[in-house]
Amino acid sequence: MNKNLKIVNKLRSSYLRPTKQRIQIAKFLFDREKTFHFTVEQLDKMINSKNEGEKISLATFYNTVHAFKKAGHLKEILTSNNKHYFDTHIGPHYHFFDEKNNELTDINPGEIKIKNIPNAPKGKSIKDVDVVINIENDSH
Amino acid sequence: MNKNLKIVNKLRSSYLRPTKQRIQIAKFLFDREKTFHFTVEQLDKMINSKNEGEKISLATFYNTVHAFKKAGHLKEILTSNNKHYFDTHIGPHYHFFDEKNNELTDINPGEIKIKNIPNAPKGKSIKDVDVVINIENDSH
DNA sequence: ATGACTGCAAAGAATTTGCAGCAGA
DNA sequence: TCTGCTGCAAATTCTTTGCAGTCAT
Repeated sequence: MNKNLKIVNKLRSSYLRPTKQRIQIAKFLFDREKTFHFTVEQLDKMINSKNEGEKISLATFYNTVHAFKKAGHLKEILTSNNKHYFDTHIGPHYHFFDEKNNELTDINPGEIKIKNIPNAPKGKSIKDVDVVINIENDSH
Repeated sequence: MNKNLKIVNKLRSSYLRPTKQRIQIAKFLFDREKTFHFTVEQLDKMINSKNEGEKISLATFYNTVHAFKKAGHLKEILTSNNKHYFDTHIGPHYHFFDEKNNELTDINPGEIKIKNIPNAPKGKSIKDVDVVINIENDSH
């Protein structure tokens, strides 16, 4: 099956053995059109609620998500509700975070521009720029 | 004593009773020239290592720091080492985070400019913009 | 066959909570 | 006096770890 082959290759190219669990998780995460934001706990529930017999253990979700992150397939985002979200969109981009619904949304890359990023201190260089715009309901 | 009076008034104006513990913590935090970044654990160690007999309990540090944050005297910053830092500088400003030393540094407000902050989604408005620039050692 | 991976349960880290006693108003 | 605050320990939440058994190569 073509879909599986792509996933398996993605895993292989990251030196991750294509186990049953990883394939299921990777298909769930990467075989979709739109960006997907999730926490490990949410992922566990979403995938395991569909699984009839065999559930994937929570530890495996943690292992796998971190392996995917290390391999560059996921990006981590910290939010003010103190949860760790992961994002299947790995290019540089920023986020809205709605504290009311605990909802992350991508900001269209063209929509925001950071000017004059200052130089890093001596001996250091910039690795990454995280921007989260916290939003709330109007009329509050 | 004048210094205490200022602190006591700061507490009172936030509807926080000026208890011995809060006064000590507030003096430590707010009676200084430069911005100060800290975690609750660090604060606990820094203050209690100076205290001879009476130690302030960790729960009180959590309570107090959160009360100060709610009152607008502290700002919280999330970093990629997954720690919660607090900042005595409450105006809008951004940070460098050095993952090597777990060190936060303020970015001079003039040094960075975010252009074209996009509109918040319908019915929402922007509450706050968090920017953390992660830095690493050169030549890595 | 041999490493790597999974699942479980236990351990760990960070933070919160419940409540009795204490202290500020 | 009367709430609010503190301190302690237990509880919670989120995440990691150890290890025996299993699976990919």
